[in-house]
Amino acid sequence: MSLSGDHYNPLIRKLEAFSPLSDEEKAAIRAAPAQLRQLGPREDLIREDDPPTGVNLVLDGLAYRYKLLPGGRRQILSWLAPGDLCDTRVFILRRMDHAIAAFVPTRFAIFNPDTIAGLGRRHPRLRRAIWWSDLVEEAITREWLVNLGQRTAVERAAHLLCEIHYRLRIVGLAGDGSFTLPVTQNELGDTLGLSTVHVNRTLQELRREGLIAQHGREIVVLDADGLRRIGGFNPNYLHPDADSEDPADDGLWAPRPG
Amino acid sequence: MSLSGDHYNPLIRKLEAFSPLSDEEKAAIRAAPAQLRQLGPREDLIREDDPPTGVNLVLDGLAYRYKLLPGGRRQILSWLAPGDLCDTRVFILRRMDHAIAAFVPTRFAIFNPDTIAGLGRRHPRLRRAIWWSDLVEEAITREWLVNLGQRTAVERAAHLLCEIHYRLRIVGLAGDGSFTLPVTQNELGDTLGLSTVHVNRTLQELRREGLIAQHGREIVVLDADGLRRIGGFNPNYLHPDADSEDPADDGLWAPRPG
DNA sequence: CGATCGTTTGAGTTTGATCAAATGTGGTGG
DNA sequence: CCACCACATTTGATCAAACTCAAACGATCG
Repeated sequence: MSLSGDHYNPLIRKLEAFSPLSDEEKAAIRAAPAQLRQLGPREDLIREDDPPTGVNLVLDGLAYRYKLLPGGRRQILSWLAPGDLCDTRVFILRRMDHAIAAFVPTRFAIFNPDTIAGLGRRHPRLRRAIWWSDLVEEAITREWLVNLGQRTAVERAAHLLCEIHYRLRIVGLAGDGSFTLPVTQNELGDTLGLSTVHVNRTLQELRREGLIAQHGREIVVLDADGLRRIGGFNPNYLHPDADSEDPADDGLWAPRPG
Repeated sequence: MSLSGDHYNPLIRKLEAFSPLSDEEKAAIRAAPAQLRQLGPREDLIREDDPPTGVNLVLDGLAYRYKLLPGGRRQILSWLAPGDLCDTRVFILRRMDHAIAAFVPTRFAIFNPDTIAGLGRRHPRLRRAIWWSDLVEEAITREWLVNLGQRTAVERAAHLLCEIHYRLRIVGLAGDGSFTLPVTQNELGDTLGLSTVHVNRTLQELRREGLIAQHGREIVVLDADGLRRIGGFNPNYLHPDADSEDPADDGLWAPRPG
Protein backbone atom coordinates (compact mmCIF):
# COMPACT_ATOMS: atom_id res chain seq x y z
CA MET A 1 0.00 0.00 0.00
CA SER A 2 0.89 3.63 -0.01
CA LEU A 3 -0.58 6.38 2.06
CA SER A 4 -1.99 8.09 -0.96
CA GLY A 5 -5.52 7.07 -0.20
CA ASP A 6 -5.47 8.47 3.27
CA HIS A 7 -7.43 11.62 3.62
CA TYR A 8 -5.93 12.30 7.01
CA ASN A 9 -2.18 11.90 7.24
CA PRO A 10 -0.83 12.54 10.72
CA LEU A 11 2.78 12.72 9.56
CA ILE A 12 2.03 15.68 7.35
CA ARG A 13 0.16 17.27 10.18
CA LYS A 14 3.08 16.74 12.53
CA LEU A 15 5.79 17.92 10.16
CA GLU A 16 3.82 21.02 9.32
CA ALA A 17 4.09 22.00 12.95
CA PHE A 18 7.75 22.58 12.10
CA SER A 19 7.56 24.12 8.68
CA PRO A 20 4.83 24.42 6.09
CA LEU A 21 5.09 21.90 3.28
CA SER A 22 4.47 22.45 -0.38
CA ASP A 23 1.85 20.42 -2.22
CA GLU A 24 4.65 18.58 -3.90
CA GLU A 25 6.23 17.63 -0.58
CA LYS A 26 2.93 16.49 0.79
CA ALA A 27 2.30 14.49 -2.33
CA ALA A 28 5.69 12.83 -1.94
CA ILE A 29 4.78 11.74 1.57
CA ARG A 30 1.44 10.43 0.44
CA ALA A 31 3.03 8.55 -2.43
CA ALA A 32 5.68 6.89 -0.29
CA PRO A 33 5.21 3.12 -0.38
CA ALA A 34 4.66 1.58 3.02
CA GLN A 35 3.53 -1.60 4.59
CA LEU A 36 0.53 -1.36 6.86
CA ARG A 37 0.65 -3.13 10.18
CA GLN A 38 -2.21 -3.30 12.61
CA LEU A 39 -1.59 -4.18 16.25
CA GLY A 40 -4.11 -5.17 18.86
CA PRO A 41 -3.88 -3.86 22.42
CA ARG A 42 -0.70 -4.91 24.23
CA GLU A 43 0.69 -6.48 21.12
CA ASP A 44 4.38 -5.97 20.37
CA LEU A 45 5.50 -4.31 17.16
CA ILE A 46 9.08 -5.35 17.82
CA ARG A 47 10.89 -6.83 20.78
CA GLU A 48 14.21 -6.19 22.43
CA ASP A 49 17.03 -8.06 20.65
CA ASP A 50 15.05 -8.35 17.43
CA PRO A 51 16.83 -6.93 14.41
CA PRO A 52 15.30 -3.58 13.46
CA THR A 53 12.89 -3.81 10.57
CA GLY A 54 11.87 -0.54 9.02
CA VAL A 55 11.00 3.01 9.84
CA ASN A 56 7.74 3.08 11.76
CA LEU A 57 5.06 5.72 11.58
CA VAL A 58 2.11 5.67 13.94
CA LEU A 59 -1.08 6.30 11.96
CA ASP A 60 -3.62 6.08 14.74
CA GLY A 61 -3.97 4.62 18.19
CA LEU A 62 -1.18 4.96 20.76
CA ALA A 63 2.03 2.99 21.20
CA TYR A 64 5.02 2.99 23.49
CA ARG A 65 8.64 1.97 23.79
CA TYR A 66 9.52 -0.07 26.84
CA LYS A 67 12.18 -2.14 28.48
CA LEU A 68 11.76 -5.06 30.85
CA LEU A 69 13.90 -5.77 33.89
CA PRO A 70 14.37 -8.97 35.80
CA GLY A 71 11.84 -9.15 38.59
CA GLY A 72 8.94 -8.11 36.41
CA ARG A 73 9.75 -4.43 36.43
CA ARG A 74 9.04 -2.47 33.28
CA GLN A 75 9.94 1.06 32.29
CA ILE A 76 7.99 2.74 29.55
CA LEU A 77 10.46 4.93 27.67
CA SER A 78 8.24 6.97 25.45
CA TRP A 79 4.74 7.28 24.07
CA LEU A 80 4.30 7.22 20.33
CA ALA A 81 1.34 9.21 19.10
CA PRO A 82 -0.11 9.41 15.59
CA GLY A 83 2.32 11.28 13.36
CA ASP A 84 5.37 10.11 15.30
CA LEU A 85 7.97 8.74 12.93
CA CYS A 86 10.29 6.44 14.81
CA ASP A 87 13.64 4.91 14.29
CA THR A 88 14.58 6.66 11.11
CA ARG A 89 18.17 5.45 11.45
CA VAL A 90 17.93 2.48 13.77
CA PHE A 91 18.50 0.00 10.93
CA ILE A 92 22.19 0.70 11.50
CA LEU A 93 22.03 -1.41 14.64
CA ARG A 94 22.08 -5.18 14.78
CA ARG A 95 19.25 -5.41 17.23
CA MET A 96 16.79 -3.38 19.22
CA ASP A 97 17.75 -2.39 22.74
CA HIS A 98 14.10 -1.98 23.69
CA ALA A 99 10.66 -3.05 22.54
CA ILE A 100 7.71 -1.22 21.01
CA ALA A 101 4.09 -2.13 21.69
CA ALA A 102 0.61 -0.70 21.41
CA PHE A 103 -1.57 0.52 24.27
CA VAL A 104 -4.69 0.18 22.14
CA PRO A 105 -5.41 -1.05 18.63
CA THR A 106 -2.88 0.87 16.60
CA ARG A 107 -1.98 1.08 12.94
CA PHE A 108 1.56 1.63 11.74
CA ALA A 109 2.95 2.45 8.34
CA ILE A 110 6.30 0.71 7.97
CA PHE A 111 8.68 2.22 5.47
CA ASN A 112 11.79 0.86 3.95
CA PRO A 113 14.64 3.03 5.22
CA ASP A 114 15.48 3.80 1.60
CA THR A 115 12.05 5.30 1.14
CA ILE A 116 12.59 7.80 3.91
CA ALA A 117 16.09 8.42 2.64
CA GLY A 118 14.71 9.16 -0.78
CA LEU A 119 12.19 11.61 0.59
CA GLY A 120 14.95 13.45 2.41
CA ARG A 121 17.21 13.39 -0.58
CA ARG A 122 14.68 14.85 -2.94
CA HIS A 123 13.08 17.30 -0.54
CA PRO A 124 15.47 19.26 1.67
CA ARG A 125 12.63 20.74 3.64
CA LEU A 126 11.28 17.28 4.39
CA ARG A 127 14.72 16.18 5.45
CA ARG A 128 14.92 19.04 7.90
CA ALA A 129 11.41 18.38 9.15
CA ILE A 130 12.18 14.73 9.77
CA TRP A 131 15.36 15.63 11.61
CA TRP A 132 13.35 18.06 13.67
CA SER A 133 10.94 15.29 14.63
CA ASP A 134 13.92 13.07 15.57
CA LEU A 135 15.38 15.84 17.71
CA VAL A 136 12.09 16.49 19.42
CA GLU A 137 11.79 12.84 20.34
CA GLU A 138 15.23 12.99 21.91
CA ALA A 139 14.30 16.15 23.78
CA ILE A 140 11.18 14.47 25.12
CA THR A 141 13.25 11.59 26.45
CA ARG A 142 15.53 14.04 28.22
CA GLU A 143 12.54 15.85 29.71
CA TRP A 144 11.21 12.53 30.99
CA LEU A 145 14.56 12.04 32.68
CA VAL A 146 13.99 15.33 34.47
CA ASN A 147 10.52 14.15 35.35
CA LEU A 148 11.69 10.89 36.92
CA GLY A 149 14.79 12.31 38.52
CA GLN A 150 13.51 15.51 40.04
CA ARG A 151 9.77 15.78 40.22
CA THR A 152 7.33 14.47 42.81
CA ALA A 153 4.50 12.15 41.86
CA VAL A 154 1.97 14.95 41.42
CA GLU A 155 4.41 17.04 39.42
CA ARG A 156 5.25 14.09 37.19
CA ALA A 157 1.66 13.26 36.45
CA ALA A 158 0.78 16.90 35.76
CA HIS A 159 3.76 17.26 33.47
CA LEU A 160 2.91 14.13 31.51
CA LEU A 161 -0.67 15.24 31.06
CA CYS A 162 0.45 18.63 29.77
CA GLU A 163 2.87 17.04 27.34
CA ILE A 164 0.51 14.48 25.92
CA HIS A 165 -2.25 17.03 25.64
CA TYR A 166 0.10 19.30 23.75
CA ARG A 167 1.31 16.56 21.44
CA LEU A 168 -2.17 15.30 20.67
CA ARG A 169 -3.31 18.81 19.87
CA ILE A 170 -0.54 19.20 17.28
CA VAL A 171 -1.94 16.32 15.28
CA GLY A 172 -5.53 17.37 15.80
CA LEU A 173 -6.43 14.63 18.23
CA ALA A 174 -7.30 16.82 21.17
CA GLY A 175 -9.15 20.05 21.70
CA ASP A 176 -8.17 22.66 24.21
CA GLY A 177 -10.33 21.25 26.91
CA SER A 178 -9.96 17.50 26.85
CA PHE A 179 -8.36 14.45 25.32
CA THR A 180 -8.48 10.67 25.47
CA LEU A 181 -5.89 8.91 27.60
CA PRO A 182 -6.28 5.25 26.68
CA VAL A 183 -3.90 3.79 29.24
CA THR A 184 -4.38 2.00 32.53
CA GLN A 185 -3.08 3.33 35.80
CA ASN A 186 -0.61 0.48 35.79
CA GLU A 187 0.79 1.68 32.46
CA LEU A 188 0.87 5.23 33.78
CA GLY A 189 2.85 3.92 36.72
CA ASP A 190 5.41 2.23 34.49
CA THR A 191 5.69 5.48 32.56
CA LEU A 192 6.11 7.67 35.62
CA GLY A 193 8.16 5.34 37.77
CA LEU A 194 5.36 5.04 40.33
CA SER A 195 3.33 2.15 41.69
CA THR A 196 -0.19 1.70 40.39
CA VAL A 197 -1.63 2.50 43.77
CA HIS A 198 0.29 5.71 43.96
CA VAL A 199 -0.78 6.73 40.48
CA ASN A 200 -4.34 6.30 41.61
CA ARG A 201 -3.84 8.56 44.61
CA THR A 202 -1.94 11.06 42.53
CA LEU A 203 -4.76 11.36 40.01
CA GLN A 204 -7.19 11.75 42.86
CA GLU A 205 -5.14 14.66 44.07
CA LEU A 206 -5.17 16.33 40.67
CA ARG A 207 -8.94 15.98 40.64
CA ARG A 208 -9.30 17.20 44.21
CA GLU A 209 -7.29 20.30 43.32
CA GLY A 210 -9.70 20.96 40.48
CA LEU A 211 -7.04 20.64 37.79
CA ILE A 212 -8.61 17.81 35.85
CA ALA A 213 -11.73 15.67 35.70
CA GLN A 214 -11.97 12.16 34.36
CA HIS A 215 -14.86 10.57 32.54
CA GLY A 216 -13.81 7.07 31.69
CA ARG A 217 -10.67 7.42 29.60
CA GLU A 218 -11.40 11.06 28.85
CA ILE A 219 -9.27 13.64 30.64
CA VAL A 220 -10.92 17.01 30.99
CA VAL A 221 -8.46 19.78 31.64
CA LEU A 222 -10.24 22.10 34.02
CA ASP A 223 -7.29 24.36 34.80
CA ALA A 224 -4.64 24.20 32.11
CA ASP A 225 -2.53 26.94 33.67
CA GLY A 226 -2.66 25.32 37.06
CA LEU A 227 -1.66 21.98 35.58
CA ARG A 228 1.27 23.56 33.78
CA ARG A 229 2.36 25.35 36.93
CA ILE A 230 2.23 22.23 39.07
CA GLY A 231 4.07 20.15 36.50
CA GLY A 232 6.61 22.83 35.73
CA PHE A 233 5.68 22.33 32.11
CA ASN A 234 7.51 24.53 29.63
CA PRO A 235 6.88 23.41 26.05
CA ASN A 236 10.17 24.78 24.74
CA TYR A 237 11.63 21.30 24.63
CA LEU A 238 9.02 20.37 22.05
CA HIS A 239 10.52 23.02 19.79
CA PRO A 240 7.32 24.41 18.38
CA ASP A 241 9.23 27.09 16.46
CA ALA A 242 8.72 27.30 12.77
CA ASP A 243 11.73 26.53 10.65
CA SER A 244 13.92 29.56 10.20
CA GLU A 245 16.48 28.55 7.64
CA ASP A 246 16.26 28.39 3.94
CA PRO A 247 16.65 24.68 3.37
CA ALA A 248 18.61 25.31 0.20
CA ASP A 249 21.28 26.82 2.38
CA ASP A 250 21.85 24.06 4.82
CA GLY A 251 23.79 21.67 2.69
CA LEU A 252 24.29 19.56 5.77
CA TRP A 253 24.63 15.88 5.21
CA ALA A 254 22.91 16.86 2.04
CA PRO A 255 23.51 15.36 -1.32
CA ARG A 256 25.93 17.01 -3.63
CA PRO A 257 26.28 15.88 -7.18
CA GLY A 258 29.52 14.09 -7.88
CA MET B 1 43.21 24.53 14.33
CA SER B 2 42.65 21.06 13.07
CA LEU B 3 43.08 17.83 14.92
CA SER B 4 45.90 16.74 12.68
CA GLY B 5 48.52 17.39 15.27
CA ASP B 6 46.86 15.30 17.91
CA HIS B 7 48.57 12.05 18.46
CA TYR B 8 45.66 10.74 20.46
CA ASN B 9 42.28 11.25 18.87
CA PRO B 10 39.45 9.92 21.01
CA LEU B 11 36.88 10.20 18.23
CA ILE B 12 38.79 7.75 16.07
CA ARG B 13 39.13 5.48 19.03
CA LYS B 14 35.41 5.64 19.71
CA LEU B 15 34.25 5.17 16.12
CA GLU B 16 36.58 2.23 15.67
CA ALA B 17 34.62 0.49 18.42
CA PHE B 18 31.89 0.33 15.80
CA SER B 19 33.82 -0.43 12.65
CA PRO B 20 37.46 -0.31 11.71
CA LEU B 21 38.44 2.79 9.77
CA SER B 22 40.81 3.03 6.87
CA ASP B 23 43.86 5.23 7.03
CA GLU B 24 42.12 7.58 4.65
CA GLU B 25 39.09 7.85 6.89
CA LYS B 26 41.24 8.46 9.92
CA ALA B 27 43.19 11.06 8.03
CA ALA B 28 39.95 12.79 7.07
CA ILE B 29 38.97 13.03 10.72
CA ARG B 30 42.37 14.36 11.68
CA ALA B 31 42.26 16.90 8.89
CA ALA B 32 38.82 18.21 9.77
CA PRO B 33 39.05 21.86 10.76
CA ALA B 34 37.79 22.59 14.25
CA GLN B 35 37.82 25.27 16.81
CA LEU B 36 39.34 24.37 20.14
CA ARG B 37 37.51 25.38 23.26
CA GLN B 38 38.82 24.84 26.75
CA LEU B 39 36.47 24.92 29.72
CA GLY B 40 37.33 25.19 33.36
CA PRO B 41 35.49 23.14 35.97
CA ARG B 42 31.76 23.94 36.17
CA GLU B 43 31.98 26.24 33.22
CA ASP B 44 29.14 26.11 30.68
CA LEU B 45 29.84 25.27 27.07
CA ILE B 46 26.34 26.34 26.12
CA ARG B 47 23.23 27.25 28.07
CA GLU B 48 19.58 26.45 27.73
CA ASP B 49 17.87 28.82 25.25
CA ASP B 50 21.15 29.71 23.54
CA PRO B 51 21.15 29.09 19.82
CA PRO B 52 23.14 25.96 19.02
CA THR B 53 26.63 26.68 17.80
CA GLY B 54 28.46 23.75 16.26
CA VAL B 55 29.03 20.08 16.61
CA ASN B 56 30.94 19.39 19.80
CA LEU B 57 33.51 16.72 20.37
CA VAL B 58 34.93 16.06 23.82
CA LEU B 59 38.70 15.71 23.54
CA ASP B 60 39.56 15.17 27.18
CA GLY B 61 38.09 15.81 30.59
CA LEU B 62 34.45 15.07 31.33
CA ALA B 63 31.31 17.07 30.58
CA TYR B 64 27.59 16.76 31.06
CA ARG B 65 24.23 17.89 29.78
CA TYR B 66 21.85 19.27 32.38
CA LYS B 67 18.62 21.06 32.94
CA LEU B 68 17.67 23.38 35.80
CA LEU B 69 14.29 23.53 37.48
CA PRO B 70 12.78 26.26 39.56
CA GLY B 71 13.63 25.69 43.20
CA GLY B 72 17.28 24.97 42.54
CA ARG B 73 16.76 21.42 41.35
CA ARG B 74 19.01 20.15 38.59
CA GLN B 75 18.92 16.98 36.54
CA ILE B 76 22.05 15.83 34.80
CA LEU B 77 20.92 14.26 31.53
CA SER B 78 24.07 12.62 30.28
CA TRP B 79 27.79 12.42 30.74
CA LEU B 80 30.00 13.28 27.81
CA ALA B 81 33.30 11.44 27.77
CA PRO B 82 36.26 11.94 25.46
CA GLY B 83 35.35 10.73 21.98
CA ASP B 84 31.68 11.63 22.40
CA LEU B 85 30.48 13.64 19.44
CA CYS B 86 27.42 15.60 20.39
CA ASP B 87 24.67 17.41 18.67
CA THR B 88 25.49 16.46 15.13
CA ARG B 89 22.13 17.78 13.95
CA VAL B 90 21.04 20.14 16.68
CA PHE B 91 21.78 23.22 14.55
CA ILE B 92 18.32 22.60 13.09
CA LEU B 93 16.81 23.98 16.28
CA ARG B 94 16.49 27.62 17.21
CA ARG B 95 17.74 27.13 20.71
CA MET B 96 19.04 24.58 23.13
CA ASP B 97 16.55 22.90 25.43
CA HIS B 98 19.29 22.07 27.91
CA ALA B 99 22.80 23.17 28.85
CA ILE B 100 26.21 21.56 28.58
CA ALA B 101 28.97 22.08 31.11
CA ALA B 102 32.23 20.55 32.25
CA PHE B 103 32.82 18.62 35.47
CA VAL B 104 36.57 19.22 35.26
CA PRO B 105 38.81 21.15 32.90
CA THR B 106 37.70 19.87 29.52
CA ARG B 107 38.72 20.52 25.95
CA PHE B 108 36.26 20.45 23.10
CA ALA B 109 36.73 20.48 19.37
CA ILE B 110 33.90 22.45 17.80
CA PHE B 111 33.13 21.66 14.20
CA ASN B 112 31.08 23.50 11.72
CA PRO B 113 28.10 21.28 10.92
CA ASP B 114 29.19 21.38 7.28
CA THR B 115 32.47 19.83 8.23
CA ILE B 116 30.81 16.81 9.77
CA ALA B 117 28.41 16.69 6.87
CA GLY B 118 31.30 16.64 4.47
CA LEU B 119 32.98 13.80 6.34
CA GLY B 120 29.81 11.78 6.12
CA ARG B 121 29.29 12.62 2.49
CA ARG B 122 32.73 11.58 1.41
CA HIS B 123 33.09 8.56 3.68
CA PRO B 124 30.03 6.31 3.95
CA ARG B 125 31.63 4.28 6.66
CA LEU B 126 32.26 7.39 8.72
CA ARG B 127 28.67 8.44 8.20
CA ARG B 128 27.48 5.11 9.55
CA ALA B 129 29.88 5.27 12.46
CA ILE B 130 28.71 8.75 13.40
CA TRP B 131 25.08 7.64 13.22
CA TRP B 132 25.98 4.72 15.40
CA SER B 133 27.45 7.06 17.99
CA ASP B 134 24.27 9.18 17.83
CA LEU B 135 22.12 6.11 18.31
CA VAL B 136 24.21 4.90 21.23
CA GLU B 137 23.80 8.24 22.95
CA GLU B 138 20.05 7.95 22.57
CA ALA B 139 20.12 4.41 23.91
CA ILE B 140 22.10 5.57 26.93
CA THR B 141 19.48 8.20 27.69
CA ARG B 142 16.77 5.55 27.54
CA GLU B 143 18.75 3.30 29.86
CA TRP B 144 19.10 6.18 32.31
CA LEU B 145 15.32 6.48 32.22
CA VAL B 146 15.15 2.85 33.28
CA ASN B 147 17.68 3.61 35.97
CA LEU B 148 15.70 6.50 37.44
CA GLY B 149 12.30 4.95 37.00
CA GLN B 150 12.87 1.42 38.19
CA ARG B 151 16.06 0.91 40.11
CA THR B 152 16.85 1.48 43.77
CA ALA B 153 19.65 3.78 44.84
CA VAL B 154 22.23 1.00 45.09
CA GLU B 155 21.22 -0.45 41.75
CA ARG B 156 21.38 2.95 40.11
CA ALA B 157 24.82 3.71 41.39
CA ALA B 158 26.14 0.28 40.44
CA HIS B 159 24.68 0.60 36.98
CA LEU B 160 26.18 4.02 36.41
CA LEU B 161 29.60 2.84 37.53
CA CYS B 162 29.42 -0.12 35.15
CA GLU B 163 28.41 2.10 32.28
CA ILE B 164 31.00 4.77 32.79
CA HIS B 165 33.71 2.19 33.33
CA TYR B 166 32.70 0.53 30.09
CA ARG B 167 32.61 3.78 28.15
CA LEU B 168 35.95 4.96 29.46
CA ARG B 169 37.53 1.64 28.56
CA ILE B 170 36.39 2.00 24.95
CA VAL B 171 38.41 5.15 24.57
CA GLY B 172 41.35 3.81 26.50
CA LEU B 173 40.80 5.91 29.61
CA ALA B 174 40.25 3.08 32.04
CA GLY B 175 41.80 -0.28 32.67
CA ASP B 176 39.88 -3.32 33.75
CA GLY B 177 40.37 -2.65 37.41
CA SER B 178 39.86 1.04 37.98
CA PHE B 179 39.04 4.43 36.59
CA THR B 180 38.83 8.06 37.61
CA LEU B 181 35.44 9.46 38.52
CA PRO B 182 36.02 13.19 38.75
CA VAL B 183 32.63 14.21 40.08
CA THR B 184 31.34 15.22 43.48
CA GLN B 185 28.69 13.27 45.33
CA ASN B 186 26.39 16.20 44.74
CA GLU B 187 26.86 15.82 40.99
CA LEU B 188 26.34 12.08 41.28
CA GLY B 189 23.12 12.84 43.09
CA ASP B 190 21.88 15.12 40.34
CA THR B 191 22.75 12.39 37.86
CA LEU B 192 21.03 9.61 39.75
CA GLY B 193 18.05 11.53 41.08
CA LEU B 194 19.25 11.10 44.68
CA SER B 195 20.18 13.49 47.44
CA THR B 196 23.86 14.01 48.17
CA VAL B 197 23.50 12.41 51.55
CA HIS B 198 21.93 9.33 50.08
CA VAL B 199 24.61 9.05 47.42
CA ASN B 200 27.15 9.03 50.20
CA ARG B 201 25.41 6.21 52.02
CA THR B 202 24.88 4.32 48.77
CA LEU B 203 28.57 4.43 47.95
CA GLN B 204 29.33 3.30 51.46
CA GLU B 205 27.14 0.31 50.85
CA LEU B 206 28.90 -0.58 47.61
CA ARG B 207 32.20 -0.44 49.51
CA ARG B 208 30.84 -2.44 52.43
CA GLU B 209 29.71 -5.15 50.01
CA GLY B 210 33.22 -5.31 48.64
CA LEU B 211 32.18 -4.25 45.14
CA ILE B 212 34.33 -1.16 44.87
CA ALA B 213 36.98 0.78 46.73
CA GLN B 214 37.64 4.48 46.47
CA HIS B 215 40.97 6.24 46.71
CA GLY B 216 40.26 9.90 46.26
CA ARG B 217 38.56 10.18 42.88
CA GLU B 218 39.77 6.79 41.80
CA ILE B 219 37.19 4.00 41.70
CA VAL B 220 38.66 0.55 42.07
CA VAL B 221 36.35 -2.15 40.81
CA LEU B 222 36.89 -5.03 43.19
CA ASP B 223 34.08 -7.24 41.92
CA ALA B 224 33.05 -6.34 38.39
CA ASP B 225 30.61 -9.23 38.08
CA GLY B 226 28.98 -8.40 41.36
CA LEU B 227 28.65 -4.77 40.36
CA ARG B 228 27.05 -5.74 37.06
CA ARG B 229 24.68 -8.12 38.80
CA ILE B 230 23.57 -5.56 41.37
CA GLY B 231 23.10 -2.86 38.76
CA GLY B 232 21.41 -5.17 36.29
CA PHE B 233 23.95 -3.93 33.79
CA ASN B 234 23.68 -5.41 30.32
CA PRO B 235 25.90 -3.58 27.85
CA ASN B 236 23.76 -4.43 24.84
CA TYR B 237 22.33 -0.94 24.80
CA LEU B 238 25.82 0.38 24.09
CA HIS B 239 25.78 -1.62 20.87
CA PRO B 240 29.31 -2.87 20.93
CA ASP B 241 28.76 -4.93 17.79
CA ALA B 242 31.00 -4.36 14.87
CA ASP B 243 29.35 -2.95 11.77
CA SER B 244 27.83 -5.68 9.67
CA GLU B 245 26.76 -3.96 6.49
CA ASP B 246 28.75 -3.01 3.49
CA PRO B 247 28.50 0.76 3.64
CA ALA B 248 28.38 0.95 -0.12
CA ASP B 249 25.03 -0.76 0.08
CA ASP B 250 23.22 1.46 2.47
CA GLY B 251 22.45 4.38 0.23
CA LEU B 252 20.37 5.79 3.06
CA TRP B 253 20.10 9.51 3.22
CA ALA B 254 23.18 9.22 1.15
CA PRO B 255 24.16 11.54 -1.62
CA ARG B 256 23.29 10.61 -5.15
CA PRO B 257 24.65 12.59 -8.05
CA GLY B 258 22.06 14.70 -9.79
C1' DC C 1 46.37 29.02 59.14
C1' DG C 2 41.96 30.11 57.91
C1' DA C 3 38.70 29.45 54.31
C1' DT C 4 36.31 26.77 51.22
C1' DC C 5 34.50 22.84 49.50
C1' DG C 6 33.36 18.10 49.84
C1' DT C 7 32.34 14.10 52.69
C1' DT C 8 30.39 11.85 56.53
C1' DT C 9 27.25 11.06 60.50
C1' DG C 10 22.94 11.35 63.20
C1' DA C 11 18.06 12.15 64.02
C1' DG C 12 13.64 12.78 62.49
C1' DT C 13 10.33 13.13 58.59
C1' DT C 14 8.11 12.22 54.26
C1' DT C 15 7.08 10.15 50.09
C1' DG C 16 5.89 6.50 47.89
C1' DA C 17 5.93 1.16 48.01
C1' DT C 18 3.78 -2.98 49.50
C1' DC C 19 0.15 -6.04 50.76
C1' DA C 20 -4.53 -7.19 50.95
C1' DA C 21 -9.10 -6.66 50.03
C1' DA C 22 -13.23 -4.25 48.34
C1' DT C 23 -15.52 -2.02 44.64
C1' DG C 24 -16.51 -0.84 39.89
C1' DT C 25 -16.93 -1.89 34.82
C1' DG C 26 -17.22 -3.93 30.43
C1' DG C 27 -17.74 -7.94 27.88
C1' DT C 28 -19.44 -12.84 27.12
C1' DG C 29 -22.27 -16.58 27.11
C1' DG C 30 -26.26 -18.93 28.82
C1' DC D 1 -31.40 -9.99 30.82
C1' DC D 2 -28.59 -11.83 34.10
C1' DA D 3 -24.58 -14.25 35.94
C1' DC D 4 -20.15 -14.40 35.67
C1' DC D 5 -15.45 -13.30 34.64
C1' DA D 6 -11.48 -10.61 33.90
C1' DC D 7 -9.55 -6.55 34.62
C1' DA D 8 -9.12 -1.95 36.44
C1' DT D 9 -9.82 1.23 40.12
C1' DT D 10 -10.07 2.42 44.81
C1' DT D 11 -9.31 2.12 49.84
C1' DG D 12 -6.91 1.06 54.15
C1' DA D 13 -2.98 -0.14 56.86
C1' DT D 14 1.74 -0.82 57.34
C1' DC D 15 6.51 -0.45 55.89
C1' DA D 16 10.78 1.07 53.88
C1' DA D 17 13.52 3.94 50.99
C1' DA D 18 15.11 8.13 50.51
C1' DC D 19 14.87 13.14 51.95
C1' DT D 20 15.76 17.00 55.00
C1' DC D 21 18.12 19.45 58.39
C1' DA D 22 22.04 20.16 61.11
C1' DA D 23 26.48 19.60 62.42
C1' DA D 24 31.09 17.55 62.44
C1' DC D 25 34.97 16.11 60.05
C1' DG D 26 38.47 16.15 56.31
C1' DA D 27 40.97 17.63 52.52
C1' DT D 28 43.08 21.26 49.67
C1' DC D 29 44.73 25.70 48.61
C1' DG D 30 46.05 30.48 48.81
